[in-house]
Amino acid sequence: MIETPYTIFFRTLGNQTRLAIIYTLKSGEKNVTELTKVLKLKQTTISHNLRRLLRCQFIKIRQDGPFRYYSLNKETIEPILKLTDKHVNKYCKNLCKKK
Amino acid sequence: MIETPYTIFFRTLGNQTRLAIIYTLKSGEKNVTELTKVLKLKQTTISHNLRRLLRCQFIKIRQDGPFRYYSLNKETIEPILKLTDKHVNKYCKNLCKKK
DNA sequence: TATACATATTGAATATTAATCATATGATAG
DNA sequence: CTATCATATGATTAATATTCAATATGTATA
Repeated sequence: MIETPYTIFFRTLGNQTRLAIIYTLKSGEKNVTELTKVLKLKQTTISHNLRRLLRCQFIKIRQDGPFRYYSLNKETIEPILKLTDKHVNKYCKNLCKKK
Repeated sequence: MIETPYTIFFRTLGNQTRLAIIYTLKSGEKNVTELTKVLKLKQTTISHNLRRLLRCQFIKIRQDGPFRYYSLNKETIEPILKLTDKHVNKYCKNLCKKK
């Protein structure tokens, strides 16, 4: 299958773990351990998914001693989530019932 | 893995065939046969992907005799592609080199 | 109603993705 | 410099998605 920056962009957002990370970072930067606690997921899972978010630069990283604080690059994420919200509420309410 | 309207939304856009369909429909409605000719893909592939786009209501359908004309629901698609374009051009130029 | 054409659906093979385990690297305190 | 905590990486396995071939359905027309 063909990968382009566009498919990578959307596939990165098409995962519940990564969306959960994004929503968690909305309230401010968090390090990996904090994210694992909030989201109750394995450290390796968090790290793998952070890497994918970083790859698209949806998030930024700041090192502080042994900790790595991740934060949102809100520039794109905020408007795109707003648009998505609007669309989902208008058109995709019943989407999870597979038909 | 967990599916939500949001992950379905983004995963639907994270596929080159569906993005190609979307770009093709930008210039106006097309039926299935026309799409297969423009995109040089099998009819079944086109139909499968149209169904997924329809499920999220990214596209609309109009029947005309034996033909089914598909067209874009531009309301969400246009601004989201604009945002994505901007982000990709700014941040994701070198994205396809896996690192 | 029989035939042709347009499109959809089903099922199977293959490719892709996600989560996890095991392990490696990196930073700091002692 | 070594022990410890924080995080990253690589490999494997399980779940999902994609494509295609085969087939079904739907529409129109002779």
